Amino acid sequence: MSAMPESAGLSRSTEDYLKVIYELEAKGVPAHTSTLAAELSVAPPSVSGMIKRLSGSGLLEHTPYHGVELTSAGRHAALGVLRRHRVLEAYLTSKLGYSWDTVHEEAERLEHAVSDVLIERMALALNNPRFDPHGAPIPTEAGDMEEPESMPLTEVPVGSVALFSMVGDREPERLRFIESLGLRPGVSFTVVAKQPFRGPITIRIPGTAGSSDEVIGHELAEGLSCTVVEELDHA
Amino acid sequence: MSAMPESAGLSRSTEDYLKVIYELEAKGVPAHTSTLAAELSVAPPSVSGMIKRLSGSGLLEHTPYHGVELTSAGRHAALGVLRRHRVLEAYLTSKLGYSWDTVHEEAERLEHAVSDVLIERMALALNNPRFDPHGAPIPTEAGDMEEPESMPLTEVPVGSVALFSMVGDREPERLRFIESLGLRPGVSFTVVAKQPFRGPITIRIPGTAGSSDEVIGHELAEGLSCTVVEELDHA
DNA sequence: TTCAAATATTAGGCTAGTATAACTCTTGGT
DNA sequence: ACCAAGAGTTATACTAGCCTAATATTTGAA
Repeated sequence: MSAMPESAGLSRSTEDYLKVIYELEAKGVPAHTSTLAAELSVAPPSVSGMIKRLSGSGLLEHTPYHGVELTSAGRHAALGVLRRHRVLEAYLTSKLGYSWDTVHEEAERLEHAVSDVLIERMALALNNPRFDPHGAPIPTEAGDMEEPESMPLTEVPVGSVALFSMVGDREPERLRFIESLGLRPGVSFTVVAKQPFRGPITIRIPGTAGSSDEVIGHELAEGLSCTVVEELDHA
Repeated sequence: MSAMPESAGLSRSTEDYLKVIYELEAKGVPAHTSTLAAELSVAPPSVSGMIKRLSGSGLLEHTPYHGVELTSAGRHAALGVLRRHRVLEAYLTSKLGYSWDTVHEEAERLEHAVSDVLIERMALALNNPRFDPHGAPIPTEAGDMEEPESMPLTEVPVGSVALFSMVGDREPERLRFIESLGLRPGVSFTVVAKQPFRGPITIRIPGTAGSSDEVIGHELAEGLSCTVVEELDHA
């Protein structure tokens, strides 16, 4: 680990691959060639080629015909990209008027161009935020990431009180709809009902003027991470 | 001009070439292959190749064995890059604590990644600044640039009062030295003496506690743009 | 006015990253 | 236990950009 040049100056493409692989691993999804190809919008052979280069650089481990796994160097680099992305999202949202549904795209391009110095200054200007506007945890400068223990809304038991903690940042349409329901990271709610057979879920969000009930489709609910605050009340 | 796709999505390299060509033209220096090669730190044949691509895209006019000239499309693109660069320098300096000698490098990378939306938000946050931290004029969103009438310090007559208006942004060392003399864009001074044979120039800078005289070498003085405020006083 | 030095271009090669077409490995259903 | 469908890889090719070496053009000085 001593002769490692640290900031190897990774290309934009390389950083994108590492970030996507990291995110898949974090979700427990194995990083197969076709998955990566779909995620990155490139053809599978392009992925095979890149995998060869990346494993040649020691950023990942490749078992041919099975998936890839990040090495610790690869994970470190991926966390760096993720920190840059999320600090950017936080900064652009709080200082430059971006909304949470449009900020992803801007951060996506800037994450490959900003220096670490700039990221630290942005983080400092925000008092070192721990979460981005979508509720995703921001890795520390050292490369630690506290993955909060959360579950999809679909798995929160009826009767529980939970906090809406996180949502993917890639689909503006979806984000705008979620926001229209009154959901933003940090909002708490009670699960009122869950229909079986992948049916909709009803939640109650307490507001200033009484509380409102919202009905959420199963598929959408699968993408909403929640942290349970209060177990099922034994009425 | 109607079927022009406007934002053609130029590559980083392309934008760098256009920017450098624009700057050379603005200085009245013909954009020859070897000049571009030196300016961009690439080999002359690389420039020939790029010139072929760029003139193929209608961004510049090439007269083989003589230089190139920007077309209006090329000039427009170059002014866009320049606006992004200078707004970034202004923003990073005033909002994120960058000093004028280090901000260039960061802006150099970001100028190729920021969207126009972000640039306009930064400009708005600064109340639409007209000059960057080095005194260079910022092109407007429409692509107009007011080149202030200025001359190198070496040409300001002895006895005149002038404003220090602008300096190149590429050399941190040089910028730190200039700053140590008390010179920043907007500072006014009187030319006290000029030695012949490319000798040093003495200027007097009024300060809070009396004024100080500074002696500046000819070569450095050639790079300092000044605006004469008060003609030679006929003592 | 001519020719050597300086400058520009072409020729040919390299890497990164992309693609398609063809071939190979793995795996699940019977 | 097999074998076809699906997934992965190799073969091949393209573009952008960069390089060095060789060639061509221009120009200035004798």
